[in-house]
Amino acid sequence: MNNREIAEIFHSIADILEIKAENPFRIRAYRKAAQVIEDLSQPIKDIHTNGKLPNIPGIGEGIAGKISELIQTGKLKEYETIRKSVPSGLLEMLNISSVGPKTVALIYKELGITSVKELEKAAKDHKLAKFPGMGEKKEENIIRGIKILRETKERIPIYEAELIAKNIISLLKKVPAVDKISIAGSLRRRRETIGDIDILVASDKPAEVMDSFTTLPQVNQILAKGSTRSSVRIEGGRQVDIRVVQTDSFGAALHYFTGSKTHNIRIRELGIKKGLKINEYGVFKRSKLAEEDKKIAGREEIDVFKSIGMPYICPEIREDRGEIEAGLSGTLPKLIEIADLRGDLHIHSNWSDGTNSIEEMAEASIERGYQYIAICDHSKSLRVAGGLDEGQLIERQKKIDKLNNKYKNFQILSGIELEIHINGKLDFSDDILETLDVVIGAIHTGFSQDENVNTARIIKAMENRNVDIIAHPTGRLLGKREGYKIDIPAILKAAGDTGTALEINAFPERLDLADIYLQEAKEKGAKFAINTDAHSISQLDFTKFGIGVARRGWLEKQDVINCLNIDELQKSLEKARERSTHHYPPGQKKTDLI
DNA sequence: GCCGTTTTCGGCCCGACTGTTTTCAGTCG
Repeated sequence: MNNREIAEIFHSIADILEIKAENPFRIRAYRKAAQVIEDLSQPIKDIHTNGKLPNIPGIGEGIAGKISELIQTGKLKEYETIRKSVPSGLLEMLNISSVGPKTVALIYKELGITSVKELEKAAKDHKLAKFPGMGEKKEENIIRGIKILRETKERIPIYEAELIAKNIISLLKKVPAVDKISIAGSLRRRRETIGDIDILVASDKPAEVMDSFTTLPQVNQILAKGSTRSSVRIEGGRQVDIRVVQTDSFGAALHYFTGSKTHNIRIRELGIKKGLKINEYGVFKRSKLAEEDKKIAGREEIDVFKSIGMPYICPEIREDRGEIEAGLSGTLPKLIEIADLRGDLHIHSNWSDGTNSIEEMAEASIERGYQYIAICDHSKSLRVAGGLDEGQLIERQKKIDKLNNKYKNFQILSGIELEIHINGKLDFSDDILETLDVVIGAIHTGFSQDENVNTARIIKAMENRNVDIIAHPTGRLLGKREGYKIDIPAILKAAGDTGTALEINAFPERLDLADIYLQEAKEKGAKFAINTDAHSISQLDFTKFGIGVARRGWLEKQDVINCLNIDELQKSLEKARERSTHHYPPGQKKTDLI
């Protein structure tokens, strides 16, 4: 049973307990545990085996016991019991907007409704309005909520969300009443996928802002409209929330509206201990008479942190994954920034499946301030992507040499995205690979091999001294395909041992390696390369999404090889090649197992 | 159910909007 499956069970338990109106804090504990498990970089069964479950914050004796039971028996008796007390259709109903646990409990108890479909019929037949707290509007909202539930994809890629947000912000910036405006929520934290889009505005004329917002051309439906908060649904079904505060509350509101929820709760708890109340309007010194609380901060976001004795914590790491503790102990990382990148080490050209020429990609990279790029076209066996054979590689080299003579202070590195075959063999011989500046090992075939095969094939490639980087290490496509089955901790360790860098592929639907693995990889000594995998000039701008992932993974400039200048990079690649060669003594290769 | 330089028991973040009420519960972020 893997992490996600276990997390889902705890989420379900929380849902069931909510319908049963159990202690809200107990419910919160289950949700917190589920979240923590989802964010783990290691398989929880390994942590269990090592007896380290109690070390995970948010997992206490009770839940640790339940995890044990799930791992050992594949089942949880208590879960089996309580799930029988509540039809599974009720849990699905919780996904309907405007329907919560109380509504679900009521309609189940009074009408015996156990599915979304039955609920829809009951609402249409006006069978709900007669109950206390229900009415015609509520019925309408339920019908609408069900329609939206069926039409809307749960989360969208960050790329798409950012386009929507930027578009709305550019329109709102033209509104005179808007003093300040910012993206907030998970988009500001640079999560890989986004649910709702959150926007914060500072204004002393909130009503004008709300009117402008709710009458934007892309708004399909107004879900709520108040004096400080409004929600709309736009074309395509996505929900956009806006919050308006006075300018002197903008910082506190930005902190609150950025989240994450668990981060906010932790910050506010720390505030309580210091006799402070922290909300979206500011930081307040608590007095005995509640109405006399004195505001001590709010204009700037950093002051929220300062008020509880902490330095600024960047949005990307506000996930309650240790940033609070690091803030208190003064050990926060200095996160990598986009300006730290000196080049892009994974770019395709029209020699394989890219749309632009090497020269065009180079010129566009110079414009972006890079010192170098590596052209890494596909290798010969990936015919569908126009993979290059040995002869074409020589031809391409001539072209690159010619261009390099032309540029000053910029260098095109000759590279390859090299197919790693199912048996771990590489697409080119070592003699050929020796001639290349950058070799990125990649898997594009044989996804369905079992975990041992895939793990061994990647590690075998890493052990080859000429392989510098592993492309999109897990092969996932967000919302479309899970990664291939691999032993991720083993891959991370091998990266540290062999000096082979792990790619953080910035392509919005890859974002692979994912943020949750980066800290562990770093602890194991791994280095990273943030690459766009661009197949055209415009895709060179995907860098920002890769940087977002790296920052969420707490990476610093020195962890990423393409922050090095060209001389340092070349030395570093050479050094890593030596490590690959010397790491495993002859006859002791792990991969001899296959 | 978790957690602890105020606590091993008694707390657990804080507020806005809607709909159905006539003061508030439910939902949501």
